Amino acid sequence: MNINVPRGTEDLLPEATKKWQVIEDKLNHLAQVYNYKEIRTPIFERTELFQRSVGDTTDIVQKEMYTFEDRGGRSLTLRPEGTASVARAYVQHKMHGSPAQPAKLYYIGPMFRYERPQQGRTRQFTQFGIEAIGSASPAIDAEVMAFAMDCYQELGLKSLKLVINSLGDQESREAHRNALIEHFKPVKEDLCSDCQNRLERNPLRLLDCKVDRDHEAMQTAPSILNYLNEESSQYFEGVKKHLDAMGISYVVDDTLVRGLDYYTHTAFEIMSEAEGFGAITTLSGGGRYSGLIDELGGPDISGIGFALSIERLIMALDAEGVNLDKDESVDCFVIAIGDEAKYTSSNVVNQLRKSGVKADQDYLDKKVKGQFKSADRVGATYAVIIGEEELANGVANVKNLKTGDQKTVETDQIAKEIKSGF
RNA sequence: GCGGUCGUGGCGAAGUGGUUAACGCACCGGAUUGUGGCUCCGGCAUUCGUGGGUUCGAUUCCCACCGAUCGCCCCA
Repeated sequence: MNINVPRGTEDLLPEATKKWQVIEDKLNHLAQVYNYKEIRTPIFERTELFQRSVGDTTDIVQKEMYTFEDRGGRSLTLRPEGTASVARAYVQHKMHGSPAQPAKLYYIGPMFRYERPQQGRTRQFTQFGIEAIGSASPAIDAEVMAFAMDCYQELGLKSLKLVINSLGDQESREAHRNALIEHFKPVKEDLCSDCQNRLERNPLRLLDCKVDRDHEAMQTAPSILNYLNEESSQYFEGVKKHLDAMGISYVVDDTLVRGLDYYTHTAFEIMSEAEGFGAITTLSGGGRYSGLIDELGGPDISGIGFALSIERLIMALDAEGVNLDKDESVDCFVIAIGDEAKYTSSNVVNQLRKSGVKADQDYLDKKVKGQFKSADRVGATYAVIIGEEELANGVANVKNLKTGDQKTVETDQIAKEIKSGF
């Protein structure tokens, strides 16, 4: 019986990891450009952290967490998202006291949710995310969205849509929620069973139901945007003005809802509009949260962040045919003929590497022809051939495999010769 | 958690209730004992996801499980 990866997880083989490395390099670079600093937090946290931050009634907490007890009887949970941990670290290390305000942080790493796997949704997935904590300026909301869009645009994606909405503050949300319930109650019997359940639990979700989308009550449903109080409304206008000023296009969708409890005011998602992208079109999402930092014992300040899934980013790259191949070919392959030459070969390879030449040799006791094939396979530009005759004279043949040119040089001059690029 | 489809070598992919499980790619060896990419020749699945059942006999039929995939829910 073979042992395979656990359901919903995957191995990334070298063919895949080279793509990831390109992406991670780009994201790390962007973070520097936007002046965000990396933070690394544990992969598991006290279960209570997520219950209090993500929200006790959310799907994530209710049925998707990988929760276990450690040997000391503590309840721990593999993190399902990144914001809670960052907020916890911010409070624990009293970062609100640091001179760098707002705190601009980013993270990258695996997250875990126990769900039914399908395309773009696995049980372990990788998020890159940022958090800006300690500023309630619309300008930084816009900065976060600009950053989010850049993550995709810098990698060459084109078919993107930035969708924004405002969920308002606590007061606005409550007013809207009540209006929704009042609106749909009279037609409750017409709605699908899911929607009947949502009506009390989370009436906002009714608005993007696929089954009931044509019901007349949908067209006339109250919009959150009509229930924003003065402060919430002004904040949203401010965000849009900053986006306009930066030349970032967006669409307002008053049905955009986010699944985590801590969101207030700004909410946004980036979707792919590429052909054949499948059912899941959301590439990333984020928004402003207030109440989270003080819930965890910090000051009463708010923050904004977003997270993107690298797996979905790669899906989008594939869908748009963007190629991220990086060159992993070696510079030089050393070919040894005869047992004695193998020692010299090891030495030559070692010397080449120390002088910065990407070099490799045969470890399968192949014959000359096979070694040349290996050289081709690893993309070598040069082959160094060492046989008994060369050995006796302290030289080696250096051959340019692209041009076929070959010359004989002293063994200690090989690196120099290759670097000269003949 | 619910529903549809699928599961043959490293990869792609035929096939049938009965003793050779096609073919292509890749890989290995040889033609060419020390110079590659072409060509030719040869090799490469005691086995058809796993476990049961039906049968004289199952890769092929039935059941269960596992996994993949697509969709619902939800989300990144």
